[in-house]
Amino acid sequence: MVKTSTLQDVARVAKVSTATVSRTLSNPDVVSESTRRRVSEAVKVTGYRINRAARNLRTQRAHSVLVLLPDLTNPFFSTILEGISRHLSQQGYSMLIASTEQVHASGERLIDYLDDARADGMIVLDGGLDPDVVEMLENAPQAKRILFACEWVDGATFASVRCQNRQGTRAAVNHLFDLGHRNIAHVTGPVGNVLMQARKDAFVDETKKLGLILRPEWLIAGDFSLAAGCLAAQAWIAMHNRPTAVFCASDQLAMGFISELSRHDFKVPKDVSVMGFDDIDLAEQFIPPLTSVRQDRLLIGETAAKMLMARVKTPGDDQLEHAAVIPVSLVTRESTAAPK
Amino acid sequence: MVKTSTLQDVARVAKVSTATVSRTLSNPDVVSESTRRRVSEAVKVTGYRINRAARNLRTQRAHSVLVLLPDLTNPFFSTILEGISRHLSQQGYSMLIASTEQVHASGERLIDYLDDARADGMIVLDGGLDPDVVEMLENAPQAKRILFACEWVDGATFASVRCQNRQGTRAAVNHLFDLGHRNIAHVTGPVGNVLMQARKDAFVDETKKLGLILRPEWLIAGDFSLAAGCLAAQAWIAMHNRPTAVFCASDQLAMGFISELSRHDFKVPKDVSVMGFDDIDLAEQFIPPLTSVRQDRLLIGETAAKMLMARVKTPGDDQLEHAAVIPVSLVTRESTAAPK
DNA sequence: CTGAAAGCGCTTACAG
DNA sequence: CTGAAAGCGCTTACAG
Repeated sequence: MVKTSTLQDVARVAKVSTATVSRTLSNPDVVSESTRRRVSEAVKVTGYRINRAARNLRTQRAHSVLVLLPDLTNPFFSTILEGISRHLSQQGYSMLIASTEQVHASGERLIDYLDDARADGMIVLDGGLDPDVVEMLENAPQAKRILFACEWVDGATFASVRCQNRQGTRAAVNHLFDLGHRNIAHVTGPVGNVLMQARKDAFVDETKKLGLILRPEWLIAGDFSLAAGCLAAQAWIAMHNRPTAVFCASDQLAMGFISELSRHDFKVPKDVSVMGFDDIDLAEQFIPPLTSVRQDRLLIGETAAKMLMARVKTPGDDQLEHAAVIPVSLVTRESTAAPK
Repeated sequence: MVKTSTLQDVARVAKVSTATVSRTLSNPDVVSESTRRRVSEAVKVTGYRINRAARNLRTQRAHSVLVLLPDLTNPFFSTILEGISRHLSQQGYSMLIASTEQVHASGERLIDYLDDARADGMIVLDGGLDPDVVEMLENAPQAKRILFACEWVDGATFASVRCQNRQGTRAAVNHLFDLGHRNIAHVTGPVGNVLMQARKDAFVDETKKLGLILRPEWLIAGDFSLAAGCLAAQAWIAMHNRPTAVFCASDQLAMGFISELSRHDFKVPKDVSVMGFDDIDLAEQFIPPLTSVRQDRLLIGETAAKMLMARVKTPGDDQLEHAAVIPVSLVTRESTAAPK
């Protein structure tokens, strides 16, 4: 171990008590001008760095937040992390990362992070948590310091940040309708996923509202992956009455769909209009550039961090924001056009 | 704050000293069978969770590692993080994430993480650190607990995990050569990047060794992005003597290159063979599926974590592994073929 | 405005 | 095998 200087050392050099040094550092206004000068000089001389473990123990705060992802390898989350991290680091908090699977594999319980002073709060990006785990979290005394972002758990009472899934879907359907499409299919997300359900429900509602026919086979079950998009494309190809437009529940789905079509010599948007949801970075570069529903992932992350910090810092129950909704916007590119 | 039980509570219930409880938990073999039983019973009754802040302060260990990324939004890193996280969580360590830019923006110095007991070690995935920062890190007493992965800093003495950039490049050039290509271009990474330099040098060497002509304009300056790939494609299109094959320093470059070509009605591999480096997830799904040099990012991450943990845990200088090299492999897909 | 003192919850020589 | 005691490095009422 490397020997670093402590508050004691600073106090000795500045010829004041450790209490005064501590105050000078955390609340400079409360000490005299001359003390402030001597202490900051002593800090410089000694190269003092606060020992966070000691401060954490004393203040009963971890000064860090756990972000729980379903899957570290999914690039969808990286920008959200950036947003979270930005706000946290600005507040002097650190960001701990773990994946649901790994926590499970390690034999730990999720609540342990909060129980054992590793984290003050938790941002969960995984709506597919085990019901037992959800129940444990809800009943834990720290439940207020748990926040869901993007996804959520139906029926649970956690604070959350969500995107306008319904509005985004409505905008998508209307975009296709306005282009002249009357036969529109939907490739859904994974079974049981809350986003999948929200988007699917909104899709069904909106097509009905527009008076469109919706054949059962036009609701193509998928998940959010490229591979599922490929399978959906095969289903589309096999149809007798092919819809002229397909709204996919994610950009990855849409990309897989288009890729598979192009392997079979169908052209997008000439033969069929295809659009996605998310507006991931690649959407703009894709061939053709993908029409999509943009989610501001940076804002999602920042909002989540902000809401959680408010909860971590307020001891009482005050009037905390409980649910934030992040607006989405339609981004029109070249993968959608009027039907021929 | 939520009241949780402490070692004291357990000791009281089990009717032993806190020392004995602590021993039972950390080193069960050293206590008697009956003590073990009573303590674990008491732990269950009280719902005891260790307080990590207290343990960290006492043991002078943070039990966490900082991973520094150049950019949180780059999906290239996510699988590496997964590898790191796997090993760390298995060792009971947490993973802290920060980006170079954010650390800088927050006014903190990188070394602070090690100095202030937030992290025991550091895995740096950014070879482009400011020279001043590098110097500070090198001269810090904790320099042994800093490890570079993927990228590195030329001339610096940090431990590192690197991929076979030269061998991968050689395999790429020889793959194209074996297909019959004699005019091969290279789209490079960003100026000043160590990976760019390693791959470019190896490319120049290998084409020379094979007796190929390498015109200056066939070394196309890029960075690792899609956008740079598009620009490189425009450069290729504008050439009088177009090379029949292009080796790109990253998959993103290759994808941008191919995308731009297809906007101008060139076909890959019919008109030109194109390959990348990295074998990111999308490479397989791309159209056409991309020939690439595969880096095992999970292994990179796991190896980095393993090496760093060895350094964190050994007090002495022992014979620590100082440089690990991760093998790469050529993955042949449909974006490369014999020239027509 | 400042200091003496207690204490956050652990671990670990030391003694028995 | 077990316990009493010290101490990791801070912060914060309390008293002056």
